[in-house]
Amino acid sequence: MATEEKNMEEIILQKAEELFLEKDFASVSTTQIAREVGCNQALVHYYFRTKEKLFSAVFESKFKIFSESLLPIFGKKELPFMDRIKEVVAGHFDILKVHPTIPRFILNELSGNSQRRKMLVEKFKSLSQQLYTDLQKELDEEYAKGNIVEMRAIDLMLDIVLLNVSAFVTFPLASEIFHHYSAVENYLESRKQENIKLIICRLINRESI
Amino acid sequence: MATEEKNMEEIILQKAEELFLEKDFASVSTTQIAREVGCNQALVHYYFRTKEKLFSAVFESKFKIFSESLLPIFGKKELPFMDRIKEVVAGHFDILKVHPTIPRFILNELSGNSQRRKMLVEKFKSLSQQLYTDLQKELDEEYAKGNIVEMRAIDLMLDIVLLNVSAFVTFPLASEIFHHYSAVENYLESRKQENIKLIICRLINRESI
DNA sequence: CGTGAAATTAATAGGGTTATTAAATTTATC
DNA sequence: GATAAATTTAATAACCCTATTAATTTCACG
Repeated sequence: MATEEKNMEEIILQKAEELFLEKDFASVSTTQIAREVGCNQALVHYYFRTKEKLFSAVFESKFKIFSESLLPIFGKKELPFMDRIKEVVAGHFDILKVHPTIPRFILNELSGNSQRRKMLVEKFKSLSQQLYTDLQKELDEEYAKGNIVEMRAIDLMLDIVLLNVSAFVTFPLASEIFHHYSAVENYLESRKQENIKLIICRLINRESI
Repeated sequence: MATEEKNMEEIILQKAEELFLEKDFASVSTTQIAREVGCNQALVHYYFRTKEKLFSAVFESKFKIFSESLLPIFGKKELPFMDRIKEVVAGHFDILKVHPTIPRFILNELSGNSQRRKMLVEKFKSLSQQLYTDLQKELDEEYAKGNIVEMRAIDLMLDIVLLNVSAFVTFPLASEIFHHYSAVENYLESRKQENIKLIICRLINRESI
């Protein structure tokens, strides 16, 4: 078998990813991982020592992907601002689309009071601060030019991230709910377009509210 | 002690709510519940037979609250449409504010493949269908009057729910992240206003995108 | 082909979990 | 105050889980 040829360490890690992303830390046992991989349970500990360390390995890699999904918010400065915003929302959405289960996985991990949570908060903090200053400067410039309404960068960042993330977090539910009377496979595409519209409208609306 | 006077069944249920909302099904044991309540572990089973049934009791009550938070989307027909929309978004948000941990709790439960999940999907389905028809009619009327852009009711419903829910799901993280360099206690109020703006702008924007 | 290192397994200690049962205690009622 | 019902507890069966240890197998290489 092809899989038998591969590195056992990797096979175990892959299965762990699969299971941890599906359930959560407490609901997945090293016994189950071993069983599904078809190896002895002690082997899981041989390679990763503890369940905690194994989970961390999974988490780190997934968190990295998620963080990187936020970076497009920098954008390439050549395009006009509004086009870049569209690209940013769409780009962020598309990255999540490749890893649709990651948002919920990370969100789950924020519940507990783990040490991991603290690390996570720190990482998000530095990430958002990185993005914040540049974006606010641009927003102010565009506002001065009369292209957009006045807006805090933090709100815009949150709008984009929360809207996009929520599409994926609710995806399993939403696709089943709408499956009944409407298109399923279009859910994600439809949300992507809707999110873009929401953000753009928010930025350009001139009427008082 | 006052608590000792109360119905043990209720005390246990309350503690179970507290713990299940904080962690998740697998991370909370009937042993722990009993320990924190200060009673014998068998008593938990005496009243609720199984952990599953106890969890279900908690879940049902929390899900009911969440469902009801969606009902204001009906709105009172006296007010002008746009005012009602504002009220709907704010009203939904305010209900969630009273139970800020419920959204994440319910979302968590959507991960697994429980029987509960199926029930949940069914409930959401009928709920959204109830709301859908009326709302779409109104949207069409308002569009005909030139008050708003053309919009699918399903998109509007999702926009409102996803935006509001995501404020609470990310609250524990967000409040820590922004705590550092900005106001904390305002996070929720700020998100509420932002969500209202997003929805209103989306509805009234006249410029092509 | 033999030897030592790496990979894998069997066995198990030590703990925690759910759920049940029988016994003890409290409470209500006559 | 006695008795039956309801509540609460102690004890325990039967599991599953993590992590370790020692033994076994596989593998590479001189």
